[in-house]
Amino acid sequence: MLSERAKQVLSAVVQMYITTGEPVGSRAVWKQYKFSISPATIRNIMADLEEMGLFYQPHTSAGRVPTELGWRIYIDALLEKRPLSQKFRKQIRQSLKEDKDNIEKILKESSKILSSYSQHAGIVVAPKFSTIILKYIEFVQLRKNSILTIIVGNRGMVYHRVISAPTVISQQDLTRFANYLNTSFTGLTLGEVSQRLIEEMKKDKARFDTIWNKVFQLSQHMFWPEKEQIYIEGTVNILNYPEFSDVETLKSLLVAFEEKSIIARLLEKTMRDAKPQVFVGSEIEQKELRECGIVASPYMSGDSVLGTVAVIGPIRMNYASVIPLVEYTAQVLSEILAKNE
Amino acid sequence: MLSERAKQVLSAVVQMYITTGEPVGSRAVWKQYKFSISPATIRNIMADLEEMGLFYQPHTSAGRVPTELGWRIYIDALLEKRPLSQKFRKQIRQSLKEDKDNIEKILKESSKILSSYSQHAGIVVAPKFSTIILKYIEFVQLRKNSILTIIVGNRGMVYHRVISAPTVISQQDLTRFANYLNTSFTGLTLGEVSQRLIEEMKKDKARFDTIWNKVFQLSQHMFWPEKEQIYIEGTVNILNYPEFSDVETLKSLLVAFEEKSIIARLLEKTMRDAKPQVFVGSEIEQKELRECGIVASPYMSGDSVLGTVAVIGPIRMNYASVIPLVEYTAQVLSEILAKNE
DNA sequence: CTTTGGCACTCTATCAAAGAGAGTGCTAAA
DNA sequence: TTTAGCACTCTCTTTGATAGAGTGCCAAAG
Repeated sequence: MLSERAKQVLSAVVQMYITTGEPVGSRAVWKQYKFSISPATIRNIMADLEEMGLFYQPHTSAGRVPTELGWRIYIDALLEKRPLSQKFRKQIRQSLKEDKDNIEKILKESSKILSSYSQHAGIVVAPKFSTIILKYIEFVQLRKNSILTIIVGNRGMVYHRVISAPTVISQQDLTRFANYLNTSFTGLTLGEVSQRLIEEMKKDKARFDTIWNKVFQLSQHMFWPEKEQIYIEGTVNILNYPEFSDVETLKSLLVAFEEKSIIARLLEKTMRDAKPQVFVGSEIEQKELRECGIVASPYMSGDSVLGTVAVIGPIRMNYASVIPLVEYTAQVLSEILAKNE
Repeated sequence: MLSERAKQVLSAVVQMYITTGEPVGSRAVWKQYKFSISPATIRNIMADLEEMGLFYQPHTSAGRVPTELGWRIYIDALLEKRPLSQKFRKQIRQSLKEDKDNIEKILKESSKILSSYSQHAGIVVAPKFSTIILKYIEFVQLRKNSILTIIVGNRGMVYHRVISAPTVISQQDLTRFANYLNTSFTGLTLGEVSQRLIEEMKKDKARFDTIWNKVFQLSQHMFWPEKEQIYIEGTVNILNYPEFSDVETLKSLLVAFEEKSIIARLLEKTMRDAKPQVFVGSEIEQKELRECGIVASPYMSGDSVLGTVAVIGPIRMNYASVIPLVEYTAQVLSEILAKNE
């Protein structure tokens, strides 16, 4: 266990490192935090902390930089969250409620808020397809074999996809099927709808080979989970941090942002664990993001997880204020999305 | 007018500069292109070209770099387009035809093709909202005052937006209005539909204050042009060019990519002129993109412009092969989108 | 036993000077 | 008009010297 003083030093070094990005020396800590102990003592403590693996020294005569373990301990044990100011809370709540009927705008706006308040990249993973509640479904025949499916979920979420049918199905049959779905399944989540349909199909094997059955077959494709929709804003912010001035690092990061599936995989974990989380450095499985810190929090409806909001930036980010920001955004989002299921 | 030899030298310098990105010296040109004249003569010609403003010398004892005027003349007069290989044409055509019923996928794929074949950023501006042909329209009431409008265009293009109505309109009335639109206006472009509706409203002033009229009022919002949809892929490619290693340049470029409206404004010109175009340096009005070269070409349906495809990269891009790539992609896109209006 | 001041030591970052290299412009000869 | 030759210029890289930051350790003080 760390002594009280060791904790203070760790905390001080971490905080200074967050603002400067440079190795922190004993004298600087002493000056900045007006410790009652001398730089020499601080040096001793720092040497201890280095031995314990919390600090790292770029070279013999340099100050200290927190290691991953150092960050971890700081985040888990030492961090004093700085709650968002009332003013900011109000601003966030207001700008999210503005378009409260357009979920896509809300999600994009959330992402922008996260990025602009944190000065890092803001990420929002849209509610999972299977958790969306069916409000309305419609089919439009584009040509003989291709059918446009439009699914309207709660809060004006709209999914559409083009499905190629193995055999021709008339618009009339499609409309009948849509009517059936609209009368029997609205109010259920798409996951449930998909499930129920499979059951129906099993029950109804008798009807095999009828048009009705063909349509049921198609429904598998209609309710097949979508790729995650992910909103990323403020990616340029990372350019403000010298740790990303190396072209290779930068490139792999931007690739990850462009290739959103990487982000999706990363945040799946948060979805499963259903609570706010912080990842730093090699705790992140995606090698493109190894140099980063990530604060993520799921947003919910009741106790089912809908999606995730997150901030991603350099490891040295101001967790004390980013964590409350992320949590608050997730909370507001939960409220807005829950209010009108 | 330039002498034949001057043209050759200009061409040689430009081409070498494209591959190296470094100032090109007389000896290098002489060696590379096995000119029958000596380096000294080439030097004289280069000095002439510099005087004419086609070359620029970073410092007294450096080689030459093409100026903007130099690029312009090269592009307009000297460039020998290298037509795409049969193999590439086939590849492009095939990968675009794969999802031929899903216009969004096609556009995204086009953008990817442009970027991966050119090694720069690929851009595709989706067909303008007003040029889309109405196939089907549907309204879903989300809550008292908010109405979800879903417009299906040709080729499975889908637009949806949430409109807040000043007064409550029943789902029944909405459905009636949708039926009216679906029977009377399908086959027209959305621009035309909007136009016609305004005419109808004028004619029908008598019906003022009826529900019917309220719905007409709303239709203005329903057919209000969308923000341009723009697909940008391969933005990371720009990191491969040392001219963008300066953080400030890079940042402004990435901001332009993130803030797609900048790109939209830029490419509007191409839309209007309805022919392939190349812009370099300060010819680009958007200051964020001043360091770039852009090759753009509209894609059409009949003789109306639908949208634009483009490649954007450093000024020193291989126009000889990028121009054919962009033109061919635009052509294939035109074909695919025209085939089934 | 802990803390502290002092001091030697190490490593980096910065600057100037020097030298190599690339490329030009000019001149005189072909 | 073309070309070879050469002096000149500018950059880039290397080298060496110096200042500065920060440590580690030791011995003295508390």
